[in-house]
Amino acid sequence: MAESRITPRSQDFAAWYQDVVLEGDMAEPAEIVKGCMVIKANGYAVWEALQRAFDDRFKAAGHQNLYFPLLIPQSFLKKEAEHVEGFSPELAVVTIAGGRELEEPYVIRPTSETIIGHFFARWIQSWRDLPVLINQWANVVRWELRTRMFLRTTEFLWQEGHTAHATHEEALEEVLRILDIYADVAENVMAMPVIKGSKTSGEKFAGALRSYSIEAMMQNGLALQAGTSHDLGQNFGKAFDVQFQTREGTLDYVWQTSWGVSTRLIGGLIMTHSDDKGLVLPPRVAPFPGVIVPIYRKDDERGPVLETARKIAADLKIKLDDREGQTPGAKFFHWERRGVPVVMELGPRDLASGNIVIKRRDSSAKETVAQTSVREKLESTLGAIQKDLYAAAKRRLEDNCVLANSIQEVEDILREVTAEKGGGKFVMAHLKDDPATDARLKEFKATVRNIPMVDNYDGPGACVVTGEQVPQRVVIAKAY
RNA sequence: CGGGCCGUGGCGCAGCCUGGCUAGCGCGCUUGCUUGGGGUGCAAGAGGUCCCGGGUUCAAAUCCCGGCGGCCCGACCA
Repeated sequence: MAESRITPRSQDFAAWYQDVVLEGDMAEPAEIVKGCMVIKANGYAVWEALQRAFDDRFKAAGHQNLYFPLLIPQSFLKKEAEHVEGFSPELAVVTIAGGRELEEPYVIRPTSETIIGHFFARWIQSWRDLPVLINQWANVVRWELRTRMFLRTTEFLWQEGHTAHATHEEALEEVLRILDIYADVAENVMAMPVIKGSKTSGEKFAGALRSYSIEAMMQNGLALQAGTSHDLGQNFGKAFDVQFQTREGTLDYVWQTSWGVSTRLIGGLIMTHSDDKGLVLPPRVAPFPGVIVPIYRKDDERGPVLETARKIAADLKIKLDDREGQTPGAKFFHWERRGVPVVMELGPRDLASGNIVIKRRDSSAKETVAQTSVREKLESTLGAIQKDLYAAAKRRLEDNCVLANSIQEVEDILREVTAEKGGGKFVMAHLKDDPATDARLKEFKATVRNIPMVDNYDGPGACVVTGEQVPQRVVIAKAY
């Protein structure tokens, strides 16, 4: 009767995304606070799953969590020239507090390099104090002009790791270690394949020596920067006077890194796996793996069905939808929209046969299995869903990476992409890291996403714009 | 921040251009019966600051001005 309120992807990808977020009960616009959203329980549970995955890995790599203030003295931002220039347009500033104008305004943190730099200076005196490996889970505010739920909101949740090292080599190792963790979680937990690489100088973090990213491809072929890891060099060390005494007794500035992933990942997750029926969640990030929908028609069926369903649900640690007054059909649609990986049906027929029906969210495949083997079946099905979702996304990524050997080819491909028909591509071409080449791509609303760490192609070649030799092909794409 | 579209019970909309009965419709919600393996049917109900603030008018959801918020495009950015 009531049709799905989800716009098909083929009709309008942006509307589809919005519909999936809303119908999946992931989040909704805050409405009274511009550019902000309410992350609803179904969405927050996904965030918690991601937090656990990252946090476990950070801790295993020796990092500790702590917490810095939300408010940062405005002067701190100004200490690193590039940093302030990069962030000033998007700062929210507190000028009045306690009913009085502040002598020095505070900015609401857009990121915490500066305030952490200040404390690093207090905490670090000797090479023996290094490395410092810390992380904080926090909210940040960036006054964005255009917002989209999860992908870009004024306030968002993230983790920001900050480390200080005695040598550049060690810092760089850290940057890449974190990039590996990001890729690991993206691929093995979120089932979202990514390309690890370094950003071009034009795309790097404000204040960094060099930035690295993982880039994912959404179903419409647009790129999404899903995580970044920065080699800050000694820039912040110098700006905040973070010096330490070396083994040799000399003074040196620390080498710092910073890295972060945000709730944006959830947007990426949605645009990687979901379909026209709604949200699709990989089992490893789903709030719960499955739900049982009991089916009965007569009162004398209801009791036994519910009893068995309850037992199985408790046994498997999955949910039982025992709401009265909702038909099974309505319940199926409900859980489908919310992306629950498997839905099980249990009715009188199953009770008689000792079976249970198990249905996959991703493929819609339905299977009847003996109740005695449902545990194994659930486990193997969840494993298969996780694996198949990754494989499908991986195939899409590979199929939509195309080679271009001249600027003409690059532009021809990008022109099609800008047609907004969801046929986005990652264009792999030799291109020099240069403002001039950036400008050339900008005409097509494309950017260099990154320079892959692993070159899957043909090594060095001539830049399609300047003709100069460059070491490898880069990823060029339109991006969120 | 510029351009476009939009804001009416919980949700989706009609009404607005051309001001005027009691602001309608579908879904949802409540109650009862019914139904139940992919959105069951029938009946009776509840539910409204028409985004906010001004203005014009005898009279404003409707016209005018100013805000706020959302979506899309653009410029800027995780």
